Amino acid sequence: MPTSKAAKGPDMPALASPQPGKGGRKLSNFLCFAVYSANLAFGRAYKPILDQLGLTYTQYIVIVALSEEDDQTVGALGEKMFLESNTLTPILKKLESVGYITRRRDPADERQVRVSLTPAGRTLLDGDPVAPMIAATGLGDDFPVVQKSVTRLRDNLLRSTQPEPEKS
Amino acid sequence: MPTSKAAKGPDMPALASPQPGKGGRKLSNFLCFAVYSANLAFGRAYKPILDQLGLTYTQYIVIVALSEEDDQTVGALGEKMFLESNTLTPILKKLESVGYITRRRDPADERQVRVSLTPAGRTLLDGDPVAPMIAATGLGDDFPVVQKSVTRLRDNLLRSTQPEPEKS
DNA sequence: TCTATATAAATCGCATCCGATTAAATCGCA
DNA sequence: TGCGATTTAATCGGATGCGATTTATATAGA
Repeated sequence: MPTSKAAKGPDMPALASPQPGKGGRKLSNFLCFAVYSANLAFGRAYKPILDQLGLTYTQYIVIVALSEEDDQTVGALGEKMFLESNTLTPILKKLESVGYITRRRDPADERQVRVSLTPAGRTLLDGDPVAPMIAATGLGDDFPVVQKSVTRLRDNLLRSTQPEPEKS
Repeated sequence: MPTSKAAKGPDMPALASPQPGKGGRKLSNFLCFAVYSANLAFGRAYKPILDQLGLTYTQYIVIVALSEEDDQTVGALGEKMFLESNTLTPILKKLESVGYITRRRDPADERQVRVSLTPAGRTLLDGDPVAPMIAATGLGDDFPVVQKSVTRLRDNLLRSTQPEPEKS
């Protein structure tokens, strides 16, 4: 009886902003709060592991994103991570200063900066340091289901925010 | 076939930190990244609505938490929100300065600060300003299922981090 | 009573996020 | 060719999160 079968009975289903009727408007009924607090929880759960590597949670995610492909531009990396250069640039400079990545202007287009993992950066991931986190989620077989649901939620939210893909 | 039935076939299930075998270690397979990016997406989706109220995403969540009960201490509010006074105090001072909450030392224990919504703060919630967000999630009947799954995930992660509830 | 300890909030410094702006390079097009 | 528009990072300021410390108050034990 884990995550399957939407209930949707006549009795107070949990909504994005729960109940119009005052009573159900509790923090615990907000999906946004569930995601907000789950994100905090992930950061705290990762902390003991990442502290040993001298990395923050966000820095670790950047390194994973960089492991997929060499010589990504800041913009391309930002598209993967849903961030922009105002957030990424300071993080990338920090990771460069500790030797995990390289940053260089693209000679063919000096506007762009290309980022790659160094061997030291790649070595960080070899041990799969966050493998113990799988058990900590406690989701068991529901793991892939939740992963897909949250991803779908994210994509729907982003789509609702942006205007149109293109129009001309 | 929305969120039900965990696949768990022999072919690359999505894991917390995906595949030991290098190939599946993609950002898109990380549950932590799904939650991380969904949280960013929520903040962006709420922004147009909350901008009109002059509130940030976190400030709005604080107000919802305060609407449940008057005269909460900073510590009690922090337990609900999984935050501590180092984060809450500046936010509460800001909300006080714009007239949405009151802060006062408890006369019976001057160490504690008690926080309540003002009528203006309570009025903010009357229109249920984030109601349009329900549709933006695009989850339909899966909404309550996802809400519960993410909450369970959060609680499992927090439990795995903390030592024991008590011991003496 | 008097003091050591404990507790609650606040403060401080660092690392994100993000809107707005700036600087540099490239592109479009007459 | 030349210049304005566009694109890409970077910069700047405000608002979180959070570990570590500080301040003020309350409690406990000799």
